[in-house]
Amino acid sequence: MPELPEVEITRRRLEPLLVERQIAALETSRDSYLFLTRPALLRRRLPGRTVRRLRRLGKYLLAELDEGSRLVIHLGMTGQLFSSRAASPRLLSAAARGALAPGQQASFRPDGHTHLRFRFEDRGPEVYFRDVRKFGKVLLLRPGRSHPRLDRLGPDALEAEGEALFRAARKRRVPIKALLLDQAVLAGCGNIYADEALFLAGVRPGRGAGRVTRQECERIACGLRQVLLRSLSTGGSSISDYVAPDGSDGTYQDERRVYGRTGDACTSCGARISRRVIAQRSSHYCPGCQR
DNA sequence: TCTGTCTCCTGAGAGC
DNA sequence: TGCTCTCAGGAGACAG
Repeated sequence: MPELPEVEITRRRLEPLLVERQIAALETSRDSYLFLTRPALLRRRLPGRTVRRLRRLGKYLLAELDEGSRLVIHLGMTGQLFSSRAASPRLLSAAARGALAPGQQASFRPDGHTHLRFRFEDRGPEVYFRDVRKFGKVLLLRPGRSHPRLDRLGPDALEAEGEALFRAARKRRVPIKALLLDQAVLAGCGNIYADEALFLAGVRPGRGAGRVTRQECERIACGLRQVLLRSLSTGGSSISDYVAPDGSDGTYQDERRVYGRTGDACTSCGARISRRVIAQRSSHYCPGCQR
């Protein structure tokens, strides 16, 4: 599932595929939950526009267009933004993967889960947005306009600071894990990296936020920056659907210390990794290392 | 204001 | 083999 590192890698690798290219045509799927701007309006407004810049705000990607409007995309859980030249089994359903002959390249063809298809005037590679579970979001902002979803975002998780986290946590009774997932507190932090950061900090995810000390907040912020930077340098976590725009996988999933490792031995103390549901998310921790 | 629950969605995997 | 059920989760809406 795409969190800050995966979205940032998507931004970096999508930039050369989008910036300074004029959109010739846009195809969309039918209107659905993921379109905050009606697809018909997108099809009308986007052709003829040139993307000037691609930015990231938390887990949102913002394509800034030449006349000042901005196309906003959130990848949700299963969103994929990629080049028509990308080839990856992750871009295929399990059935299609199973039908591949040994050694056959898994090239992609737009399917029922492809919600945006950008064609460009230069007739070069197209860009697709695919999202199986439709938890992603697509929104077109007019020049000068913003949206409450963007306005409420807190500081970027890559710049997490212990003192700010401590101030946000004070007097709060929610579990510290739930606070880390709050995008108004840290934009870009998601389930995987919250679990990993709490492990590095030695703090249990279920601890009440208001009971986490200033020193522990410093350790959590430091741990979060550390896991995010490490994930960025390894291409992100390719768990389930995530794939980079060029079709490549990340490898951070091989370095996880707790997330998704329920029952495995802790790499530090050997205790069995535990799992419990906090804020409707699976939370993983080491009962030996985290207090 | 804060907190917890529900809701949206669909493929994968387990169990029968 | 095929059917049914459960699970995964980002984030807004809503109720208490």
